[in-house]
Amino acid sequence: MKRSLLVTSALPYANGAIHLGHLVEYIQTDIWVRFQKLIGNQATYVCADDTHGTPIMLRAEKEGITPEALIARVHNEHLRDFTGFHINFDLYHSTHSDENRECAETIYRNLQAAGLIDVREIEQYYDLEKGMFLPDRFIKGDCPKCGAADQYGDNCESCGAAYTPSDLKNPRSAVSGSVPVLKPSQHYFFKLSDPRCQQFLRDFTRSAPDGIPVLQHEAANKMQEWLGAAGENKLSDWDISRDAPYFGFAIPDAPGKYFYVWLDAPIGYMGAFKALAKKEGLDFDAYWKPGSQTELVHFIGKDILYFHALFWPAMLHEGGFRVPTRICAHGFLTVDGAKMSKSRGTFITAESYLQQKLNPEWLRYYFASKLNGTMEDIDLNLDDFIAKVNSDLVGKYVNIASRCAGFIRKQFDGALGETDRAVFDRIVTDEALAEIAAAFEARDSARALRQIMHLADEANLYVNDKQPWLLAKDPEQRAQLHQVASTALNLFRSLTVLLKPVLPALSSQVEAFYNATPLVWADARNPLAAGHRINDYAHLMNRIERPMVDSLIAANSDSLQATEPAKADKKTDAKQAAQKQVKAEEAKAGANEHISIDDFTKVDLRIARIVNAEHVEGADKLIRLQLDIGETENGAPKHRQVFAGIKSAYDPTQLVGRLTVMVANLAPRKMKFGMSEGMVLAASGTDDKHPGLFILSPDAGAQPGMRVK
RNA sequence: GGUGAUGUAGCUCAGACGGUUAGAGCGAUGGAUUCAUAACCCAUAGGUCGGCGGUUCGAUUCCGCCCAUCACCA
Repeated sequence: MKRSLLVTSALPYANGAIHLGHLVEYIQTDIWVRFQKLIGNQATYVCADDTHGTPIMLRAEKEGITPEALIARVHNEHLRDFTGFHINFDLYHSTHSDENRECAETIYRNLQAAGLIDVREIEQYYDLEKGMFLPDRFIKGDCPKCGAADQYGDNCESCGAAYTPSDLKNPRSAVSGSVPVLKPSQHYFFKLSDPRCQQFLRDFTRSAPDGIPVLQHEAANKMQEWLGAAGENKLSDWDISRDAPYFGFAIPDAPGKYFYVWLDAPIGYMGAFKALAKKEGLDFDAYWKPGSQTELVHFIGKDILYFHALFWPAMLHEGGFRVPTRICAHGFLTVDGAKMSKSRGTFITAESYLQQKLNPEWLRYYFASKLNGTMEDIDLNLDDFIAKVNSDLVGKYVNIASRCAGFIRKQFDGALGETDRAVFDRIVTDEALAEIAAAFEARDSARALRQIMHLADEANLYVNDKQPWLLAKDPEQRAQLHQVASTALNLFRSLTVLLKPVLPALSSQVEAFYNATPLVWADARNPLAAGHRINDYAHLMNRIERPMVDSLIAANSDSLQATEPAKADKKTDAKQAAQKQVKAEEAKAGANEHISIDDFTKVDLRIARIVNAEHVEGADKLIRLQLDIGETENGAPKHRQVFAGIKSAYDPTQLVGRLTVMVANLAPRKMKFGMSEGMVLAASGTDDKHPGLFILSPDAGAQPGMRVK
């Protein structure tokens, strides 16, 4: 029976670029949705930017624009990046929309009518200078337990203690730097402690619609931990209001109060669908009212499980709507076994990946080959990435078409012959297809791809056994040649069907090659008939070259990247930044004679091409250099101006064109003659016995912008 | 600190409800082949299945402790 599915990915915050970590989720969701559509289910995929909250408000202020202008710009950037990776949303909306406001207000009013909204006075830190209440993450001070300085208002990164901002010693506003004062305010609470909510959540988190648990096993255990045993009532009420000034939705009948961003963020799934429903004439209630036959499936990162498995279902249930059918959490992405790091260049943005001309389907394939439906973290191992994509996709899969297409075109004028059904049916079995489909359904694309590649091995083995290149030399074997090449090409076509959710763009190239209708799942078992004409084969995919990956890393290295302000009240980024800082400080304290590798990597050394060099009027020692380290601005090359004290040893005209090494992340310094944006390395003797200055030159092959380490 | 997850060949990962010689892909080495963007095919090497104890006739698989990594502690 045809299933109806409404699928979502978590809403990215509108305060920063999409990076490879985000893409794990969107690629995973997109593959799943494409798979569902491919097998004939009716699936709708919506998402939106998460646009509200203090960080957005402050960032817009800092940029001197309105929050609306900021989120409009970021929306475009996000959608551009997603589109670049073939993420096929039915609608990519915004939480700052009328539809979302309507949904949020409806849910709020229903909760209120059910007696689940409480108003209480609480005391919070207030920034007098700025005239605003401060979120926990915008207050810094000394840890009350261990005394570590510069800790956030909710917990200590040094000793791990959890506390409230009022426990902090020497509190400071991270916004203005002033000393905040405690000030009372009325706050609105969603009464999660109510027995109705507790009981509902206890049942919900253990439910299994259609026999499949709503949560993964590990996630359900986690919920158990948070919920406690029956009667334990571990959940406390959830503060859902924030005071003006705040960028968000005003709470009805509550002047000066706004919904906390985490309230209207998940409602954004609903708001986005509502907008789509309006546009396409869909029945909103059929999807969202209790008893809906549509499966509601959320893909999220494990860090926001709490919100999606507790707050969100409780809001829906008590607010008069259906609850999620399935919540699919994935782990985090590491790069080469470590957290993504700006200083290592592994904090890779989606934009840079595309700009560096890496093929998005390489990454889709690699992520798919790692994702297995659990909450385990996955690692992007760059060497493995190159090896796996090259050998699986180019060497194994594409190779089948590449090695057989020529025979059909040259010898048979592009017309396919008979397919050897015995061979075809032995390799592409119903059983194999069922297993692969089951793996995709369970979001275990790693298993699915292993099986698909096994079939690709068999197809290559078949070609190898039949040796069509020998058949081609014997006119009497012509029919046999035609059958072998046609069988192999039909096997390739079946493999393409199976890979289509992962490789949508490649699949449409293949569809064009076969000169036939778009592939659907059932085509995998139905080879094209003899006589069908195919088009000329154009090579389908190139290999990844190591330098491409190197330049990607270089393009994302810290100094060459505008730094993203931490997303402060959604704390992952800020936390990572804080941990990094702690580690850096530890390294500082422990090292006198030696520096740590982290210290060394702070120095960003780059190969630079001297594009211009000239004497500086009025300077005794300086030469003004224009250096190319591969940076661009608005698409045009951007050069660094550096004043180097090497006049005594070099004639500017001899320097132009040569390569050397510069410190790219030295703080720019204003000199009498202009800004100096870095430093060129040069050797010199420490005494008069060995006079002279010697700048460095790389060996042949080094390119401007390459990192030196 | 507490809780949970993970730790299997150089790399990335399967698997084992405890039972004869622990698997795959990639990589390495050797061979074969030349249709294919040196791809494909065959063969070989490489692992006391994180460490230490326990239960058992027998554990890498179960239990305990330890170590390492990761996450969560609203």
